[in-house]
Amino acid sequence: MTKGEETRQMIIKSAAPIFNKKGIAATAMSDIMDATKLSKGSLYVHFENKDELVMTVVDYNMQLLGSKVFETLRKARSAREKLIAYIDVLSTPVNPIVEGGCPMLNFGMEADDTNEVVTKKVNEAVVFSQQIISDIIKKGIDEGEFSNEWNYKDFALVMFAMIEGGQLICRVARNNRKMQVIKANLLEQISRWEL
Amino acid sequence: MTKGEETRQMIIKSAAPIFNKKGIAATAMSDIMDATKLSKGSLYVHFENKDELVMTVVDYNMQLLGSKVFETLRKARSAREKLIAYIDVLSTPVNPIVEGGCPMLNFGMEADDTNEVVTKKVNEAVVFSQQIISDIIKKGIDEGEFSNEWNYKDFALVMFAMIEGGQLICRVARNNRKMQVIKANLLEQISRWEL
Amino acid sequence: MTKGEETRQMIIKSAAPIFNKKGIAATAMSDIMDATKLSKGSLYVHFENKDELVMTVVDYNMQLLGSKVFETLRKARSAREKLIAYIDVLSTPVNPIVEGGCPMLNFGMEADDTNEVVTKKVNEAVVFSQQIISDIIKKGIDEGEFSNEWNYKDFALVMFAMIEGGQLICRVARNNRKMQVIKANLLEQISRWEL
Amino acid sequence: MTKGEETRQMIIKSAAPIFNKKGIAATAMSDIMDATKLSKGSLYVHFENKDELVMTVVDYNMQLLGSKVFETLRKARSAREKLIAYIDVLSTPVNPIVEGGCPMLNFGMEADDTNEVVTKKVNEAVVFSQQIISDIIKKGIDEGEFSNEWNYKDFALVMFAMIEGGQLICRVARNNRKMQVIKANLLEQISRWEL
DNA sequence: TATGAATGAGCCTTCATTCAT
DNA sequence: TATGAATGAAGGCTCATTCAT
Repeated sequence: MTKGEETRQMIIKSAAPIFNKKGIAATAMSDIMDATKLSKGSLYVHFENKDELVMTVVDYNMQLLGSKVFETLRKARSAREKLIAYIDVLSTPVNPIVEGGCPMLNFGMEADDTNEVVTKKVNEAVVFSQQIISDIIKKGIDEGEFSNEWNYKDFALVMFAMIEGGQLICRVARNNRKMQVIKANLLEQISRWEL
Repeated sequence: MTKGEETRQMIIKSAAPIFNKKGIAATAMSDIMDATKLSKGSLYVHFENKDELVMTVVDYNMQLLGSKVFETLRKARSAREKLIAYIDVLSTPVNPIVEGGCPMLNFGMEADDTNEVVTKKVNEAVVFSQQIISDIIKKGIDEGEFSNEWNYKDFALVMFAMIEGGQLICRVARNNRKMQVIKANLLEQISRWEL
Repeated sequence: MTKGEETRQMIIKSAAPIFNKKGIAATAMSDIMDATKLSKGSLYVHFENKDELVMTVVDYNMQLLGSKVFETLRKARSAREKLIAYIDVLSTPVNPIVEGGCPMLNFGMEADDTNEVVTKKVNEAVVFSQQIISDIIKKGIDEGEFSNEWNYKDFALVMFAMIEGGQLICRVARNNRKMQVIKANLLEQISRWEL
Repeated sequence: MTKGEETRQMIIKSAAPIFNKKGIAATAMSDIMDATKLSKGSLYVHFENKDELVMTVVDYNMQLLGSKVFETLRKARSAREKLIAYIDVLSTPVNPIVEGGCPMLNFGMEADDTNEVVTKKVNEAVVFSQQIISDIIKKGIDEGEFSNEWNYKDFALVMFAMIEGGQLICRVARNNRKMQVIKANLLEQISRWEL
């Protein structure tokens, strides 16, 4: 990795939580300057403009979330365990695995009326997230852990929606408790299709 | 209503969808000038500063959502019908009843890391929304429509979370279809407690 | 006095210390609104614009100072006593007889490079002040209290200058002590011409 | 000196007479833009805000006065000559050595009721000015030019006050003549202690 | 690659003033 | 006479971006 590429990565890492917390519009390039201790001009060596940095950072935050989720999933054995792991890793919205909270929710809600490119990126991540859940269950069905009558694709959507809704509830409540109710409901639904 | 109060209301009504769509930080007072056809100074006759306008508009948007929901609920008879009406009225995130989409999601996600006052307002609305659902079911139980063994408070939370999560999914997908999957799941859970 | 004239006087009295303390440029019409509890429009019923109010208030402050000085002088008998009374009444710049301090100094220093009309008003007050001192001494000479060889006009100038310089020194020092040194020097000069 | 420091000095030099003439409140950043031919943003590269520029300019003006006085004093030999030089250099208030007139008087009178920091700066300059006079006389006493019975500290205060009062008188009168009366009085007082 | 001075549009807010009621 | 809604210029300041070094 060249020096330039190193700096670029450092900028992305530093900028990611700032954009995820403050939002795109409220984050100024000077915030990134402060965080990176880089000069104004230097930022523009690595990113043509704020928009390019935004796009990169939106991707980065969502990929970071994805990789943290995958990391957790790897430790789980059965499909059921994997589903629980997925829920658990997202069960602390106040202390989220990605600083600032779920980037899909953050960027999606900011961009849906103003920024088509970001909206599309978020949609892809949303679809991908459901795919992950869906894939876990599919494997569970194939391996005889779950009933093959389960409409698992619909459940993946439901599970994703519930978790995201839980993020909103918990983050504005400033505590994680309500996620346990959501978890319980999901577990109950899951167990209904266990063999 | 005095002329001043009339103008103030007009400003709120004009500003509400703008803030709900663009977000607080990205909305400039000049956007409100354009929308109201009022002069810069005139805006400040009715609102001390941007923040006061923001607070008023956040409240307004959430109350607007509430009143639209209540209006719909009034037309439904049984508790089951009311729950369905609640779901239905929120089942078109792309063409939402409140311009710009769910203000709890919009303002909550923008404010949770930066604006304690707005976050508190959103939390109250979130709690209140669940209370509405909860009250409907409670009445249904009391009137023998649902089993009194239903943990309806937890279900209200789950239902609210699922609907909010559905907003994210549909708005970034640019279509309302996935809300039907969510509706189906909710209906299935509801019917399980019907007498 | 008509109701209108009464209001006008009330405005002047309220505005006088504000302009004398904050200065002309730094005082906004809204400061006067607040102080008078009058509406924006009402102020403009009594004064065509800020400038007219300024002119009136500058005059008022200097006349107020003059009348307070005269009031004090009346109580003194001999010319010497009158000179001492004049010094004494101006010997507490930190707790001045006119709220905000000497208006000649305040308005003179603000206006000398920017406002010819105010400058002229101040000059007249400055000349008049020296005339007062001068008149006291003249009467003292005529009545055999002071030597007729005293160049009393020059002394009046010196005495006025010293007192004004003392205002600056004491007001920025936040205490009145240095005025006593000035008083002593003036007394020493005065006594030299006593018969 | 870096380019930035050069620009900063240029701004200070350009801004100094403007603030000294118009006053702090009445001087807009746009006045400084015009004078420096610099853009709005550029001003804020070198000064965090107006206040920082004000503080710097207040200091600059008073130091400029000080250095011009010192320069003059250096040319004088005896203590008497130095005192005369001091008086003379301040004897043309209408054509002052520092553009806009005595900054102690200008900033002191504007700030004494509104700006504690500036007031303190002015007080220090006022005290320092008297110290200069005082030091001159002390040296004159030590070298046998003046009587050691002279209360020279009190005289320094008196002399400073008289000169400052003279500034007011002359500037509003739009001519320097009265300073000669003040000078004569001071000379008379000085000569009384000459050996 | 990195710097930081320079830019000017745009932001929120205040100002003096006008005018219909 | 008194009100307060309305105005738009101007205020201080921040922003994304450019560019010479």
